[in-house]
Amino acid sequence: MGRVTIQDVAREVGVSAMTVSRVLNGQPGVSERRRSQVRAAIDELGYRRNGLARSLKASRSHTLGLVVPDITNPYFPEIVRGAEDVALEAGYGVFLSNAVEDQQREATSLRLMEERRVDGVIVVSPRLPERQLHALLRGHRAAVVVNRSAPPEVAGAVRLDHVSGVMQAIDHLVALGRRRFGLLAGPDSSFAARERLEGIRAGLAARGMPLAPDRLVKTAPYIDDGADAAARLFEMAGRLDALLCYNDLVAAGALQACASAGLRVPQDVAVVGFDDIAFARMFTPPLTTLHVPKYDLGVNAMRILLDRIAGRNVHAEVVLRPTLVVRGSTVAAAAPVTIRTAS
Amino acid sequence: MGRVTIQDVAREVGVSAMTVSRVLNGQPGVSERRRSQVRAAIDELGYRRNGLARSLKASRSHTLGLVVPDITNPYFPEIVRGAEDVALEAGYGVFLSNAVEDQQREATSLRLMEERRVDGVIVVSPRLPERQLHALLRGHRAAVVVNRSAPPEVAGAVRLDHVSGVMQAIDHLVALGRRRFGLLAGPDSSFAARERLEGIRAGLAARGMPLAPDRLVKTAPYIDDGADAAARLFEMAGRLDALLCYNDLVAAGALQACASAGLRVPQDVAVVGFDDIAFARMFTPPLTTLHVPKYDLGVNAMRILLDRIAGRNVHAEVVLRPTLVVRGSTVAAAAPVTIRTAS
DNA sequence: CTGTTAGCGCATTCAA
DNA sequence: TTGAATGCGCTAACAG
Repeated sequence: MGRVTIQDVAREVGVSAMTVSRVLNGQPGVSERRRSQVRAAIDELGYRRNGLARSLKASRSHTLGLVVPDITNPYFPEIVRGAEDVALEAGYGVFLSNAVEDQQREATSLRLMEERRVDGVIVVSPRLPERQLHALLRGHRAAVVVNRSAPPEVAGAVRLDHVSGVMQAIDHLVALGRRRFGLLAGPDSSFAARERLEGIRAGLAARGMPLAPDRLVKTAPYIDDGADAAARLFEMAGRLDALLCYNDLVAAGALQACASAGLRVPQDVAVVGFDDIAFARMFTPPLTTLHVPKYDLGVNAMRILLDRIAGRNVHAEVVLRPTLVVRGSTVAAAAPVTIRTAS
Repeated sequence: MGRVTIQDVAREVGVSAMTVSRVLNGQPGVSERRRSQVRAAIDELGYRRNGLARSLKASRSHTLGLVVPDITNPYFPEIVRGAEDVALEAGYGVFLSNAVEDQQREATSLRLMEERRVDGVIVVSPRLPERQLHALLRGHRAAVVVNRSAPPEVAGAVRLDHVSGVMQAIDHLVALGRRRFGLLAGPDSSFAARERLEGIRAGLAARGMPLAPDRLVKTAPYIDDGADAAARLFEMAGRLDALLCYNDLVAAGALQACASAGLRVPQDVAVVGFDDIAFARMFTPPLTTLHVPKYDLGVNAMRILLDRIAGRNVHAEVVLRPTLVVRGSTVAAAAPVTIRTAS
């Protein structure tokens, strides 16, 4: 439309478009006098370069895609922030897309980003089945998945050691004398949910307390669903003295359900979450949970992505460790303490 | 690069690029036989159209920009979601950018988006000074600001009636017999913070209790800063029986500070927040706060933006009303109640 | 029904 | 030190 182009600037100064282009890109081969003339014209006309044209020409958009399942889940914004900080520093813009826990929308986002010719994508906690996800990722110049693993030729991966995480939780609860475990597991579409579930199953079995089927309820990763699920679990399982929750949102719901059921936390039942979202310490009681280095997850993912874009396919996979943070939902009146395990 | 182009598809089928283009865009003038041949070739070659080229040609990118000050502040993701839902439905992609409460980064985002040739931008709670913001917005084909007003020729606006909001809070507290008000105000860079501060000043004065300077502390909009600010306020102001907080994060900090100072909430001091983030009801005690229709803010902003892009510059400005939600931080042991004011 | 021409705005290549 | 030609991939506008 009426937008100022490089041509307009060139005409204004009385040079060719090439000269303007060279000035814009700080290339040599232009006299200082011309350079400042051109700069003046650029300011005066309010010229702003057309990224579409540049990208088309260069087949590089300097734009990255970032897909998260739910931006209103406080777990994800911190990951986004880590990734963005690295990207911006490297001169990339980030296209964030919110899949709203919907596989369709996740797929659409990935396709749209391919059409927009992003230079690479990061998919956080993908909900799509493996086959479909990989097909979509193959369309991209470079890709990284967070909270899932992937074949190195398809995507880099940044994951959590869920098994180590849940074992910390289990051992903490066992040390407190808890024996009757209940589990609020996440949705099957979540890789993390499946890993945590299996980790807990294995961990409890290893401690001689295999998980009975009536001690397990699956739930969507939201507060209210967590509350409903907890209520159902109490009904099914009878008296429990420890509750492992898929994530902190579910744990928040569980705390509400405990209050409604007249159960004291932690005296009657100890509750453990996963993620350590910023608000976990504001819960009543403050939530014992597995701290996940969310920002680092994002930072690592973006570093790997940039490496892959640059053709350096090192770091096929990075695994980060969650760390148990003990608060009032497992230990009454405890001053907050962080238990560090040797890494 | 090795990417499949429309030409490749055309060659494969043995037709011209135009025919492929017509099929891609569902245009008439292609026989059914050709159409299916082309479709087959598209699938087979894994062709994906190049949005950069399309946008360049059309000078329309079908991409929108959305700038928020801090994606980790739970106030914003819901706005984003409202805006995204509307945009996606209209076939637009959204470029989300996180300014991290930094004016520089806000400006950079806006400039970057202009270079990427988004069709329009929404800036939520802009931190930039008016003059600079407007200059940046003028570069865009269409713009909408949320939580600030703007001249209609520069941008549409979706705002909150902060004055009505704070008056509801003040009257609620006065009705409870509170008289010694303290105020944790937000940063001056925030338009909302300034409006809320002025509204509270005026409202308290109107109730015969003008705000003394030692009853006011300004703070950054984070939990920890809120806690520090509250501690400082208690020191400065001595005994208070009501605390008005810039937003729910600050209120969360204030609740912590009250606990540390041995003040009972609400018996000793009543605390009111602003925003009604999802976690406000999980605080201890649950937070009385002004509910802001965040999702609607986003929906309205995006609708207006799409209107403006389409050249329909109706709705210069939409003003939404916050609604007081009374919880345990002002009324002990109250069942949650929503007070609706006539709209 | 199908194809050719041309140009969106920019930058690489080559020439002057 | 500067400029002209050319094409990135796509699609209006116009032939045929």
